[in-house]
Amino acid sequence: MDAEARTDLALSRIAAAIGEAARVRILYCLLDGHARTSTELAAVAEVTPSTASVHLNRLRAERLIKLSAIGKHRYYSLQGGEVASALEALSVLAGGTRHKFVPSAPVYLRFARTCYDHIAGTLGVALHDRMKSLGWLTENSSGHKNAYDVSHQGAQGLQTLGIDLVATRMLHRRFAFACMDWSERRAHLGGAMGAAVLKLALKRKWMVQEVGTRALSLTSFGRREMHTRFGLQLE
Amino acid sequence: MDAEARTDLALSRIAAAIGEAARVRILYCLLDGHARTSTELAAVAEVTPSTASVHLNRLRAERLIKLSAIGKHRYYSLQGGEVASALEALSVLAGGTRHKFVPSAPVYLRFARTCYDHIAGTLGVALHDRMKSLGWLTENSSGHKNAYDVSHQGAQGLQTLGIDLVATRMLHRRFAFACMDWSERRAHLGGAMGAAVLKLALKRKWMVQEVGTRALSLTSFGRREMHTRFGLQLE
DNA sequence: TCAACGCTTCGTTTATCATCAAATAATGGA
DNA sequence: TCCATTATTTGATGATAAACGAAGCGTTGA
Repeated sequence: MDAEARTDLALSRIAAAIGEAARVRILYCLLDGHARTSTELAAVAEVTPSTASVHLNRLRAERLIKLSAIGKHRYYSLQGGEVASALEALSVLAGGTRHKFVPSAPVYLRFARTCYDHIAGTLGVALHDRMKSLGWLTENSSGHKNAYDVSHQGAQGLQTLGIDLVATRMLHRRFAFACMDWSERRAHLGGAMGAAVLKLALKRKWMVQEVGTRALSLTSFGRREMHTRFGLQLE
Repeated sequence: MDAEARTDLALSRIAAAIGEAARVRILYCLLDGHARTSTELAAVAEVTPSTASVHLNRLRAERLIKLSAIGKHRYYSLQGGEVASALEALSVLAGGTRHKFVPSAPVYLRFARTCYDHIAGTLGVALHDRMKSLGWLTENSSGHKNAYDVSHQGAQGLQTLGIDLVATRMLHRRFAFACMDWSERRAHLGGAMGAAVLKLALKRKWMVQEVGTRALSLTSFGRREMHTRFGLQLE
């Protein structure tokens, strides 16, 4: 088989991989650059998780998406900008109104949202970075990757905020670790510590949780507290 | 069904229409902007004419190609530049070496080639235009569309060249008409007159026919003759 | 260690599609 | 008018693929 015939085949296989409604929904959903789990994508594609899994495998086989983190959650995201370009070119042909999608990241989710039981988004990343630069969090040497310890200095600061560090340590779960934030592509604070911080923030009304979504809204009081307590100048 | 869902479906159908090897070969072949008949495209796609017909219908249904002239021959061509763009974007993903195809019209066929038994290509169009502007060819009023008559002036000129106009007229076929040249998108001279001109050109060694192809090569003698007899300054 | 959860793989059913040969339609020329 | 050329439609067949439920695998947290 010569080079041209191989290109024909490759192109036809790629186009065929795109050429299915559920997979188009998946790809469109990933166009904002965020990574998502297969369950999320199954819901978006309106198919069962098993079917979605097959679709995701096929898209991956054609190098349209990539699998980003192996662990409890597996995150799928677009392979690269060329994929977005191709989708855009095709959507012009489709005559749809969707060809302005590149920066369509939902802003309300981008700033602050829950990641299970802790804070993700721009705010989550900012808090995490601040705690590290203050020296509150230090790399854990016990072998667990991405795990953190809280320094003496950090313990004082957290105590001052009103977090019961002893009780937090006693929970039977990972204490503190760098939880990858795929929308920011940077880490935020996860684990029992992260949960404690969110719990505190909600209790103190620094932020409120929108019903039915993962979105978090920073209150104006919370904004001031972020500034005075962490030196964070937000927005 | 909302607008987004409709776009999803349309896009998936379009991608699926591209997503088949034979159809990719057809589309690639049409990328040079030329229009081709279904038989030509069947050969390119390496399928039987009936299969090609199905493929062409599908591509047409998705508005990727268009059908250009209804008559004995039906010419298929790309619908527009957006289609070429989409194919290019996809071919980047395919990693092929083919993404420099836009101006890939085969030059040797573009300049001069046979169209059945007369001259097509740039040269054919130039000759046709010259004969019209010299007043040799006039529009035929008998109702046959695109048909030409030869003027008294034209008869003299052709006689001088060595064409037996009487014999040409007696052939039982269309005498002279504007034959659409889909590579130039302009007309050249077809019919018995067109055949007579090619026959003469070959006899006088103004041009030679490449074996096994439709390509015609203008000899240097032919080039001079085009200049002295028709005032055509070629290349 | 076990239980829960998220995700994938397997097996089956159903539907779509690619292909060709044969039949049909349309056109131009004799 | 009829014939030759060209193109499309139809019908049969085999292959591919989409969908789901059930079962399996691996990680996390109790």
